Amino acid sequence: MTTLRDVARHAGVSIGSVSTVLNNTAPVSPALKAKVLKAVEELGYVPDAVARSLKTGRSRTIGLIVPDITNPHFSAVASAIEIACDASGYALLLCNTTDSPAKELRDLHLMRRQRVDGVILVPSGSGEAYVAELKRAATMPVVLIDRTLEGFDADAVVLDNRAASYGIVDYLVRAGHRRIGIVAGPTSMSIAEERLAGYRQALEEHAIDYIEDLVARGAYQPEPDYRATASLLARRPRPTAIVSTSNHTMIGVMKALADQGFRCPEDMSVASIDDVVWATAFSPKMTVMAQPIVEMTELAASRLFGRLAGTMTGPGTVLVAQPALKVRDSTRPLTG
Amino acid sequence: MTTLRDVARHAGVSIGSVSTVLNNTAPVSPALKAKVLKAVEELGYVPDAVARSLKTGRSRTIGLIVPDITNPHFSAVASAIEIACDASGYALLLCNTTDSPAKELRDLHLMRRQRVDGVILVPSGSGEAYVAELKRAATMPVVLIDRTLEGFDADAVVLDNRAASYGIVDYLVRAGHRRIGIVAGPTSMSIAEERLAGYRQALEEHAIDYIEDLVARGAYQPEPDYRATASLLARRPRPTAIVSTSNHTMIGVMKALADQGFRCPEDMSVASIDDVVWATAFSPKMTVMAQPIVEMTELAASRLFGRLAGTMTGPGTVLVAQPALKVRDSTRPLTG
DNA sequence: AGACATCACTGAAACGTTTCGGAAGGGCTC
DNA sequence: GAGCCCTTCCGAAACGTTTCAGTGATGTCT
Repeated sequence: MTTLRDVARHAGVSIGSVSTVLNNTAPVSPALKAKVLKAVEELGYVPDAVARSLKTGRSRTIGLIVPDITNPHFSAVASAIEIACDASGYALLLCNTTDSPAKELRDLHLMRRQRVDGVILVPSGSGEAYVAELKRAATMPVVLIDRTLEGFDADAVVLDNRAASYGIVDYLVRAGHRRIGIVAGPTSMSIAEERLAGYRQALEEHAIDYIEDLVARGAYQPEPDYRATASLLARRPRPTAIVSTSNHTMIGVMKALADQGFRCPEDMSVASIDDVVWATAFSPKMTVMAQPIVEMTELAASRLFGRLAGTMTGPGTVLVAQPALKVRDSTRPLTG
Repeated sequence: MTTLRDVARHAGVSIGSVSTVLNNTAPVSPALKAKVLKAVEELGYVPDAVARSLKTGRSRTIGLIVPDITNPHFSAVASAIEIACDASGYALLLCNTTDSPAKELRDLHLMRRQRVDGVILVPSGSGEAYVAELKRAATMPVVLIDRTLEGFDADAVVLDNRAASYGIVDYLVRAGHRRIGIVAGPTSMSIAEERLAGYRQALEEHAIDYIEDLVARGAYQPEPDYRATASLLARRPRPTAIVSTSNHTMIGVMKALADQGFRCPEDMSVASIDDVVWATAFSPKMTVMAQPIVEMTELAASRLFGRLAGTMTGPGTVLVAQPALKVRDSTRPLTG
């Protein structure tokens, strides 16, 4: 590995001079610059970011912690973050928590050891103890995506979850549906509760009874949500529409429908939160409430970079993004 | 930030002793150990991986460079790599090339600057100049996934691409199909050519003419592959089956079919390389040739870690994984 | 009891940068 | 031509670790 010292020697100048021309941190004579650049070229010198980080105290690296990179929602986040990092000259450290708060804490410690300048976090835990631990571990600037955390002061970019499910239910009711089931997320997740609240609110505003029986609890994962859907299909009278509250849920719902011989939308209307590429590839094309996930992520990234640059200070603020309904073929009007 | 020095002072021992305790790199008295651990606990000390890396010359970080993290195939790779890293105490640096060889080279330089110990690479370029540049940039151990590179000596884990498409075509022919179209990848990609070769070989072995007209070129992306499919559907006589050569292609194919009013499998049989969660969620459930992507990735990771540990030496070897056919509902026998 | 290993720990050098006080030299003012 | 200010470059300290030669103290063997 060739170092600054090698370059300096080869160019016949001091180490400090090489550093200043490489970072152009001070005016230098054209002659010096030429000599140094030539030496760099000839030796194929590549700066050592590790040494640089040690000296400067900043690593020009940020961390991204997501629950499941395999979920298209989060891989979209990762993609957008990577683009932002590339544009700002940052490197990106990725961690996948598999929805485990314990792993998330471990990851946060890893980030801390690695001296990342900041992290983008999609938290997967909840509760006071968890937040307390998070606070201890997160010594660097953090911006949250998707979920906020009670008692944790940080910037956050979230969806208007209530509006998302509200919008779906409102649409379904206007289309004539009265018995509307929902496959909700676990009670431990704030977004699941918000989405359920939106469902409930829409029913109320349309003067439709909220029926406990029509709420099935899933886990935002295909298998559990498949089972949740099955239980929903067993209700009598059967719902005429089902709202799915995530893209993974959508998979479980559609599988359950198909396996039990229900046609969509003829026998059952389905609408889901989350839009994905494959939502329009198959039959039926899914009616969805799309999250502006890329925009949300870009916002989060610029937020974080603002913090790092010091142009953004003060307590964390939360940005709420609005979802957009895309009516396609998986829902149909109910007549009579 | 509390340092080793702080801990040493607080415990009343030398810096070196703290280091040896923390890394237990030499036997120490229980008393010393206790004192140090206590001080660490009280100060909430977290080791600085940056300084450690500088001193040791290894960063305990590996890089992952993929063409598109948004593609479920690559997000599965990322997930598996992350698990392997976690298990081995490595951090993971992620880069997304968006299929651009230029970006890939930039990423490789980033990795080099960051002093990653090794990288897992899914190369997106081809050609002599590209390989030459790659060689200059890749000074650390590299293991390739999905694609090998002519003239680039590295470990690699690849699919038996020929067998994948061969298997699909063979199955279709045995089911009675004779006019089988294919949406292939770009000619610049070796895997695309291999998959096409498997298609061709299967036809030959069944004594079916290879017809240029039935080969449409896509780009392993939904939009271009949608158009490629459309062109295929315009052929006369029309093919009775289409083989899709990637999961993104599958999306394009199914969209095109739906948009033009073709039912699958009644009007057209479709089978694709790549299995994905949503392949069984909708109608029809897709017949696919599944890649053992997680196993392949695990193999690649252990390969890399073996190189890093020095337990694996010598020239690179390439492992070839076998795909598995999963017959589902998107293909049907052709009678008469 | 003296010589000598063994053991536990200390102290300082080194990793490759950045940064800053300071030296050398040139040009300007008076 | 003396003094001064810029401009340009040099040299060394420092960042937080690891590592290793070295120092005492303790135990062992003859």
